[in-house]
Amino acid sequence: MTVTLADVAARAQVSPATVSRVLNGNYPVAATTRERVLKAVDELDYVLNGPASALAAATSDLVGILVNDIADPFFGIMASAIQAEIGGPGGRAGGERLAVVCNTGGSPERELTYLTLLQRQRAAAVVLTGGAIEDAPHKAAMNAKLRRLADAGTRVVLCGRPQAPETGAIALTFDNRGGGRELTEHLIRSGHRRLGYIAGPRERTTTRHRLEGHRDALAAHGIEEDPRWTVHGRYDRRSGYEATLELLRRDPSLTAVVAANDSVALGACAALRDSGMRIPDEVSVAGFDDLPFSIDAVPALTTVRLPLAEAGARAGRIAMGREEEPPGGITSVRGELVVRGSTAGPRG
Amino acid sequence: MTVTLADVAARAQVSPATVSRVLNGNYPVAATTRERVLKAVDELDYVLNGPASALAAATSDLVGILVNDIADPFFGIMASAIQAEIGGPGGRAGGERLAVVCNTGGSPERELTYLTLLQRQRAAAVVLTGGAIEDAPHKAAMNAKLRRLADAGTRVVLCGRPQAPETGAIALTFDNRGGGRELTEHLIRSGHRRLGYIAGPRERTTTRHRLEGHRDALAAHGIEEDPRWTVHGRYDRRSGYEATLELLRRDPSLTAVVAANDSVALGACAALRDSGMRIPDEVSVAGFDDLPFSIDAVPALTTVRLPLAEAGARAGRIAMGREEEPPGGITSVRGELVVRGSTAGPRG
DNA sequence: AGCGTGACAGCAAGCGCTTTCTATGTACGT
DNA sequence: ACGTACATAGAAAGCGCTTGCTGTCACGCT
Repeated sequence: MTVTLADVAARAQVSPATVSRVLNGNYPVAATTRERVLKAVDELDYVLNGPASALAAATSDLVGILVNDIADPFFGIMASAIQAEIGGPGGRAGGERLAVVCNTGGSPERELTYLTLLQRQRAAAVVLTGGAIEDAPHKAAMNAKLRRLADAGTRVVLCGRPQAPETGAIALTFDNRGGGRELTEHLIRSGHRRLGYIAGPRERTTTRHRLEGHRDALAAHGIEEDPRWTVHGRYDRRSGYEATLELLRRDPSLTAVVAANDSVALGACAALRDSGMRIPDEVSVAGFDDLPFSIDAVPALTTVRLPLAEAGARAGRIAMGREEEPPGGITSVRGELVVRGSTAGPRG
Repeated sequence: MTVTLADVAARAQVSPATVSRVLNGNYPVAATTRERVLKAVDELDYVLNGPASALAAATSDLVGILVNDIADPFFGIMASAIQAEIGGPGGRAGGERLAVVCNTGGSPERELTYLTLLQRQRAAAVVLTGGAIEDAPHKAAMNAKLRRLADAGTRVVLCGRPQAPETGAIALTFDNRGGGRELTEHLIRSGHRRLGYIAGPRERTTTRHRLEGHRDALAAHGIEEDPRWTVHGRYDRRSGYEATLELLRRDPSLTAVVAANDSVALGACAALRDSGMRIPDEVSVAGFDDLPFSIDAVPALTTVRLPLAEAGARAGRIAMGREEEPPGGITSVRGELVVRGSTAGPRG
């Protein structure tokens, strides 16, 4: 039924061993023999059996990329960059690797299960993107799993995720805290004193770090924070819309709204507009990430640009062993404040 | 070093066969034995060897999702929906399947190579999303490959992609032509007579179909099209920006610009704004797809909503054999015209 | 009492490949 | 002319799992 190595060998009148060597190209094979084999492969439409070869060689060419939400460009951009470096077909890499992205949907269980699945497949490398979940038991389970993966020879890289101590993982973390601080500081310098903050979901490192940065800035400028000024939500537009309405209800005198990310900020803009408030004349709005659409908002969003594509590319290269890992296994990647039209001084 | 089935068997004092059966749960095993085995698995931290099991069982739990550009929410949304249905861990499906998304970057070679890679892995199913490339040789190669995949028992589903005749694939196509027609018709009914069109890359079915719909509408209303009114570009914002400038240069009297998709439309808006033209007062702009950000453009984008998530979910279910395939192996999914602020009658 | 019948468990034969070790030439140095 | 070394090809032993088939009991029936 299906063509096997042996069939090719028979047709080319060589042993299976030779065919295997031609295909893997890591052992001398006479040119004429090679040609004969290649011809047979072609004529028979032979396709290597991945599982069999992975089993025999005890390695696989699978590389897993875990993302929280594949429908979110934040992850899409990183995943795209990572994959481009991993090679996938046509990538810069030599061997062909199957870079696959796994969508955890932000669920702890799925995250773990995907890791197991990748472990099953004896993945060559795994890249985890985005913030981690802070629940202690889950964190412990994750770290144990990562440790085991690393021990089994799988390269583990964290991209935009905090270091996982003692796991052997290499981390490229985003300086969310620093970015958050800079952003809020900019607002404060512009004269704002009453700033609402729409945070992401609790229990995520990204959420916490950005919020901490925001509070750092407030504290540094002696602004006492009103607990009503912070609302938690999801990392999406809808959530930003609702949270903004809530914020306005709690304190209509806010002059600025800082959002956990750009999508949330867009939702905030919509809510403000629908409430008849003008941006930035009456209320300033700021986002985070600088996703492509941020510049198209009207007014364009002030935000913190994260080098998503660069970080992803770097993570991909590290995963492939094509770039030296940072000393200590960790690098912090900074964001850059991008000031655009959505922020201004309070009251014009 | 690594724990194998045999180790577990030894520890549980049963045969490897029994362990395998406990793990696969498709053969009667006494409750007490099962417990013993499970306990051993747990104690040993045993993880099944995927390749070995795939080899022995001649099946795998891999499902591939091919996308043109994972950084584009158009594909992200579909991929997300497909994956949710495929099961992935925690999905509705029973068995755990590794749904992986492969980013072709729109390259014909990568598309083909990914298919080979998936074929290598003996994927259980493959879902191809988005428009196909119209190059004849490539199309033939693709169809041959799809045919072979289907013959080997891999379920092939096309989502938002035209039917591939004689390949055994099941198609859920988008009615791009109908959507394009409706959109342009709307503009014509509003009074526009000079409409620019920013098409996607040549040689893509999506590009062609949307453009054909546009032309159908023009023809139906007796509007003779000026060749200068159509510009080809990529499916991104940047391209929309440049194309719009070009369109304006060619014919400054255009009263409407129809874009190949929403991202392009956003670029068009930016270009118009930068050129000092007001939307929709001086020029109307329309997009396609209705991606989430379209509503946040100012003015919000008139567009054609494609049920990306629904179609993806359905494709996923079909791929898993959990939903009956459409009669004839093909269904056309319609888009819905969504009229918003970016379009109005010409000159106010 | 004898035996058919389930319900389980184990044996062992692969699945299709990789790779170590061995065999066969061939070319060369002396 | 003979031994040595190199280049190349083959034989065969797995890799870790699944599964058809073959037991082996313990029942319950006639």
